[in-house]
Amino acid sequence: MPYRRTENVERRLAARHAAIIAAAREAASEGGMAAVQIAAVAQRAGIAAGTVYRYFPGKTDLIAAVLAEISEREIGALRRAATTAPGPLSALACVIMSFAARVLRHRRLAFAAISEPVDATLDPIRLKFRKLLAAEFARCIAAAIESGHLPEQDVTLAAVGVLGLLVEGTIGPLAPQPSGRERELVQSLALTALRALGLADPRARGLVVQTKVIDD
Amino acid sequence: MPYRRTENVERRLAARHAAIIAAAREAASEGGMAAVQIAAVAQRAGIAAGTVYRYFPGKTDLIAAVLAEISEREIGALRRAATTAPGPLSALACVIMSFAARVLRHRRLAFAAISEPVDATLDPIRLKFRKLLAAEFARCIAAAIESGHLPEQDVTLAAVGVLGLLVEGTIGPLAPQPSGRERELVQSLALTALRALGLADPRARGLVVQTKVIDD
DNA sequence: GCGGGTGGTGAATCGTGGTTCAGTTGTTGT
DNA sequence: ACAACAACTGAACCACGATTCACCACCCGC
Repeated sequence: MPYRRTENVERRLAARHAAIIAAAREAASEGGMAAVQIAAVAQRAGIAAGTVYRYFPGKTDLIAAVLAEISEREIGALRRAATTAPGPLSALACVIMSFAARVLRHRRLAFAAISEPVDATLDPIRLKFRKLLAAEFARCIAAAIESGHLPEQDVTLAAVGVLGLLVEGTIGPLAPQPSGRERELVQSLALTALRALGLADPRARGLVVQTKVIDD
Repeated sequence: MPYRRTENVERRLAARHAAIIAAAREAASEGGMAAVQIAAVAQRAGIAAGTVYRYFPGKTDLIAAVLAEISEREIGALRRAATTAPGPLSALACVIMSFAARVLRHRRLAFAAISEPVDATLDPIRLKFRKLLAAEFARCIAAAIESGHLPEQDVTLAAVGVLGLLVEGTIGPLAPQPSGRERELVQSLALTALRALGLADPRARGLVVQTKVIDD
């Protein structure tokens, strides 16, 4: 038995694995998905291009890992946001505003993760992420309907629509440029989103201004 | 003066120009932007790959031409839809529903034109198209606010949000699959969109069911 | 029908970026 | 210190698709 992975090596391998994912994420944050090139990621991680393939079978898997990481963090944040609120409607507002705020804080990365061009082999991966986001919205919407705060409606469709509204309004190509007015933007979008779900205008306005955004 | 473009030739050239654009559009309709490859388009148009370059300086210009054509047709249709309605609010509903219906009728092409992955050099072209669409929505929204049917709000942002809502709900990756229930889908989305703009739920429901969709 | 020129051709070229692999370096257990 | 093996390297390879260009075919005015 002339070789065995020692604890130390194990740690180094794990660290490198994480470093590669981090490098890929950083690349995406700076230059979008197009910048996530094996050579570039490897350089960023301080290793050779070939080494990446000792950790990931292919580029697709690397990006999947990046998305999985982001997905876990973001979904977790939204869940936490929902639980801090006192009631279903408040939770919904909180989730909507937190999502918008978080996307705005990391526009490029969010764009890369949610909207940006990728080749077809990645579509299922991104789809999964979007599904999770929509499901999170859907849960809150369903709860608000259940408790009588919103009118009956197709919950899934509503969630998808709200997702589209928020994404387009924050990182879509026509979204306002960064300007320090992010707070107002989040409020405007949340107001629109809540109204879209059937909340009356004045009620929605009140809810939006009093909601505390979770954006850690 | 041993050569001059005769009428006949002129016509043939124009026809071929149009044929290339049509071929590109068809390719996009069937396989998305990824299928718009010079070789494929040329074959579809019945010419050699090199010939495409006698009509367009490069692929970017070809796609720009395709988008310009689509843009003209679609914007025109929305304008016409708006004018058939009796009042500002009705016009808004009509534009929203017509847009959704038209997108649904040509999902793939719409996806290619509005959302699908393209390389960065095409972004400005697509941006122009989206801007035109949003501007069309914005006009109607502004008119409805002007006439007191909707509350004051950031018209541009609202238009962008509605665009996102409709696009996501029709051709987004989470949108319902084609199923013959397009009419209901259009109505649901329109209801949501109108509410998003501040119209009360019952009023929006009434408006949606009575609106005639223009989708020629 | 013929010279001068335009329109058309498609195989070859080029750029890009993911992937591979023979060789090198580093680590392990004795 | 050394044999055995894993990990790393980076240049070479490959696939893909846009673009070019030397050559062919055809149309014009005479």
